[in-house]
Amino acid sequence: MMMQESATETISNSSMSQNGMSTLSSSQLEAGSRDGRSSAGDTSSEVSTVELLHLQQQQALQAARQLLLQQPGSGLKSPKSQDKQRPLQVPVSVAMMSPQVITPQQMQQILQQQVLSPQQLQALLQQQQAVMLQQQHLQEFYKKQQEQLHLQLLQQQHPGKQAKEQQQQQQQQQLAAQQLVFQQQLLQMQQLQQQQHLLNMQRQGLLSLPGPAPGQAALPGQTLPQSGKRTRRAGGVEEERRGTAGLSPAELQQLWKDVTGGGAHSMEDNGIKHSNSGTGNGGGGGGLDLSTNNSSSTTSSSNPAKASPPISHHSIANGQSPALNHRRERERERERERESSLHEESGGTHPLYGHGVCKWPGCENICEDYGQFLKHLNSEHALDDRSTAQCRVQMQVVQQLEIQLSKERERLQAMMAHLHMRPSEPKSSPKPLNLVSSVTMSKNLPSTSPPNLPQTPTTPTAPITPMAAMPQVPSVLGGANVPSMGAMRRRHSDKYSMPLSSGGDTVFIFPEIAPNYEFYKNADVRPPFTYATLIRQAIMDSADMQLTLNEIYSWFTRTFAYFRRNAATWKNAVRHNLSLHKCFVRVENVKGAVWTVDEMEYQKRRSQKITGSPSLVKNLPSSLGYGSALNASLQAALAETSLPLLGTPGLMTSGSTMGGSCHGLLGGDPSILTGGSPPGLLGASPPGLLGGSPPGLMGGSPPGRLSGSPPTLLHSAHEGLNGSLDHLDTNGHGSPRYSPPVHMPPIHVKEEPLNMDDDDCPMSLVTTANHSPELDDDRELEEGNLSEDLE
DNA sequence: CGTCCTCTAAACAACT
DNA sequence: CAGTTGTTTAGAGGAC
Repeated sequence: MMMQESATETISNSSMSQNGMSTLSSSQLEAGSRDGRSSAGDTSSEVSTVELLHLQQQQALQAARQLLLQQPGSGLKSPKSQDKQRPLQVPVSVAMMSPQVITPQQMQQILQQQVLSPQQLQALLQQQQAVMLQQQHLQEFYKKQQEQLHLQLLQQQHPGKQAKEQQQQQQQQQLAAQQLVFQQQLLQMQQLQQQQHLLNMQRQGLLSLPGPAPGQAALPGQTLPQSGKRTRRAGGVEEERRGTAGLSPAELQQLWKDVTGGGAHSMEDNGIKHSNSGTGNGGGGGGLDLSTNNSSSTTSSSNPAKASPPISHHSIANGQSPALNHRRERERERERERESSLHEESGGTHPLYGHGVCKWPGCENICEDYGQFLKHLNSEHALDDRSTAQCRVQMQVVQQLEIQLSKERERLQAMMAHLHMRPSEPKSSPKPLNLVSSVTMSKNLPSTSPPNLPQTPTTPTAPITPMAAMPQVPSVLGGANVPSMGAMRRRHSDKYSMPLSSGGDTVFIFPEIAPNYEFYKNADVRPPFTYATLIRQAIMDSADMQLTLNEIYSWFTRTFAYFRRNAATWKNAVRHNLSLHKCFVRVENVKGAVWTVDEMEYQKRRSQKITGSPSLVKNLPSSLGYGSALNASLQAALAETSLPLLGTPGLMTSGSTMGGSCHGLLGGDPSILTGGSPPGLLGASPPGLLGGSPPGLMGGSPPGRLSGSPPTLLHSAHEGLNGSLDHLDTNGHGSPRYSPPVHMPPIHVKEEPLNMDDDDCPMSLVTTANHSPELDDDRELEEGNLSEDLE
């Protein structure tokens, strides 16, 4: 024992040091994202138009001043007059025209906030068009003015003295005034140009709202503010959201509507899922279909712009395994990426034009020449709702790609680190995380499972979002370095399962881990759940609702990067929890013993915690199983699909279930909506993802530990993933363990068998139904498959 | 401030 | 014997 422990400790320590790296990197990323956000960022909530206008005016003013100051060859030789007038006139004039002028920053802000109304966009467009003409006109005007000035100056040199001077001054003033006007015009032009550029970029999807820090950045769809509780987490998340989240759920929904022309509910595939939780985005799931939206990749939409914006509704329904979908999505994304890069190169003239084809997302209109393209651009992709929506979608795409990129980078790093190639570490972090993982992994897994897979795919890499997403995380990560990794105090675990009402019925959104699956799998972030919750989840996740201790361990390690280190600690905790909580029942098996969950007890325990609202408790049971059956599958699908793409928790949403009804349920409590899943990343907010709902949701009982996440959902969600894995079991163990799932474990060693009557476990239906009896029992298999599944 | 909950650590027994 | 599994106790810290 001792030896083992000491050994593990050593390892863990080393790993910890390594973690430092991850921490740093994550912080870096975060910083990056922040930067990115900065532009848009601060305006967390929507800004009223008036405010925007004010901002615009101010910025315009500043810009104008700068311009005037810089204006080198303005032609005016008498600075005096100019100086005097500047202050007065410029502001006014600028202010006058400011309304229509939007600086790039503002533009970005607006876009990010989704504040940009169609009207505004329209205005921008008009400006753009006008710019061309104005430009020419102004240039001519400018030349003339200069000439005039010169002439005047020359003339003035001859005449008398005082009169001359006066005249001169007057003239100069006049000129100055003119100059100002001119400059203003120039400024306007400049701004317009900038705007145009911005628009172009956006069209192209180049405009990335969130900062580079992909990671954090965001998961777009989440935006909602969080509720007061969990301030920490919320805070972190919020920050992230601001920065990252380009679109609020509501906005996305709207977007979808715009794009699709109607309902957005397809939860599909897009990899982007927005957590409904959010502010009430209620929206169902609006996911954006990245694949389709993007340009060429989606060949299907020959008629680009028009009607079919590439929103695909296939996903879930299409019968393909989510995993496959995910992969495909990823591939598509990559393709798009490549394409975009190509476009840039080849396009030359216009980012949206290349190879004689309009590169507008979804549009492949053939344009003989650039002029034709411009025409096409202005006619087909003018500023309208559709274009706006597509623009937004593109923004989302970019965000996602950035996130993906960061993830891939991290992975690469981890891989290299693992191979001892040690790439340049992101930051001078004292402790490299990545390595740790492998080490720890080997440590942990060795005994149980072959080290092979686990590490590769999962190397705890994506520190990114975590931080932002989960406030708590930071502490954890930070703590990671230090011996004491803070406790998971801040877990929402059970507390946050949120019951949402979908279609009137209260449904438990039980996304639990599913949505954030990918995130936690890769990010060395401590999951915001208690051990008990996780253990339960692990068990529920299994085909027959029972796992051996070792399998539970395996689940932890494969599901959470965080548990790939410090094995001694968390394993001990797991054992401790298994023993301590009545809800975990040990069942003697031929092979040994397996652990099952006494759902009754589990719920009991939670319900007890829920002080206030009995109603909540009451809801639990019912909500657990039934109402959500459908939703469960959907969620599962969503979760799966979204995971790969996003890789970030935030994106995922609870899916359709949460969708529309969220608002209603959550009602006033924003926290609920966000469900803890912060927008962005974290969908981002991890918390939200997993737990689903903040306490508030639950009938307002604060601590709502009810979380009762019905196994069903989760299970179903995972089925796709895990199920396949399970089957894969190479060991051939098919060991049937105990067939009876949750229901009644054959032997309850630990406690008296609770009344696990059939009634008790509604979920059992779901979970068990799908599964084939044989499971994997080996961790090894699981481990090996892990990567695949998860991926 | 007290209580509750969870996490962590550790000791120990039983089993493999 | 070494390692794993399971139980139990105790202390610390956070949340309410």
